[in-house]
Amino acid sequence: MKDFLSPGQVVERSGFSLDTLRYYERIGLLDRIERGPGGRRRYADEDLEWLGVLRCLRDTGMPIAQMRRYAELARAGDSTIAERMALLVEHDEQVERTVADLRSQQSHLKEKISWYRTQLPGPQAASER
Amino acid sequence: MKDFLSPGQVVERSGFSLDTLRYYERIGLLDRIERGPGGRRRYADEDLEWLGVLRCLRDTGMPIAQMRRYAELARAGDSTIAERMALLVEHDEQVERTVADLRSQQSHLKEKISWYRTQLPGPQAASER
DNA sequence: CAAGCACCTGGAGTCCGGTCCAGGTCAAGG
DNA sequence: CCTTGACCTGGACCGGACTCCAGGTGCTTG
Repeated sequence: MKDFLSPGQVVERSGFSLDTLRYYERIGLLDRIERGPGGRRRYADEDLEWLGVLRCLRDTGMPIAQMRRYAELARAGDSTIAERMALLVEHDEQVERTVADLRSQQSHLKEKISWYRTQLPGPQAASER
Repeated sequence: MKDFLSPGQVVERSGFSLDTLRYYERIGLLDRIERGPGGRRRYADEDLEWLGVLRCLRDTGMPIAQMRRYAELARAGDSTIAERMALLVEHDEQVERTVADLRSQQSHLKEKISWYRTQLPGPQAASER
């Protein structure tokens, strides 16, 4: 007893828009989704799972080209496990760098903020901007 | 004895491209830069400092529209200090959310990676992708 | 003096990641 | 029977942030 999901349900559960779902399918991020009678898409549970993976990759800033590569590897079967892992590991490192960078710039930001804070209480003018 | 910087020097020290510098000036992120004889730009030290601020904001993901708002406030003088600070504080919170989000998705990523790791040593096939 | 180089301008083009639209189909409900 | 709502397609369009280009100017260096 397979239970399929309608496009609308997938929108709800995946958080991707209908257009984005179709777009991802077109560009090969999703396998061609099965169709019911009438040509409407019926998503399987695995599709939804895969969408979860895509969300994770997307939200950590992986460019679509790389996601496509990953999808391709995934389609290619178990022989590509090592490569897929390598890809994710590299991406994880990328995320790490991104976060470090953000943190480092954020510290400047905070400095700036505390400088502003010193300028506030007394309405005395200062020169820096 | 003012020392000015040539566009090339600013490229080096700011890390922004020549085109980007001109672009930022056009759209009002930089004050109109002073010109030397022959019409070439001469950047002052304060310009470079300001570019540092822009870099910080840009690298923490602030959209250009918001940077422009900040630049405008900065141009408007000391009366806008409170507002500028508020803007930065809000942005800082935004950065915080971004980092939290990245971290949270990154944890899924790491799970995925360790799952792959279990699949590697023995070349036994499995089903998930 | 000629060539090279750094720089100038206005405007067009690029890339990314979607989003929107017009026009059509189908199933179910009033 | 007719409408409504969810869905379909191919293709055009968008916003953001640059980046590139053609054609021109002007110091400076061999």
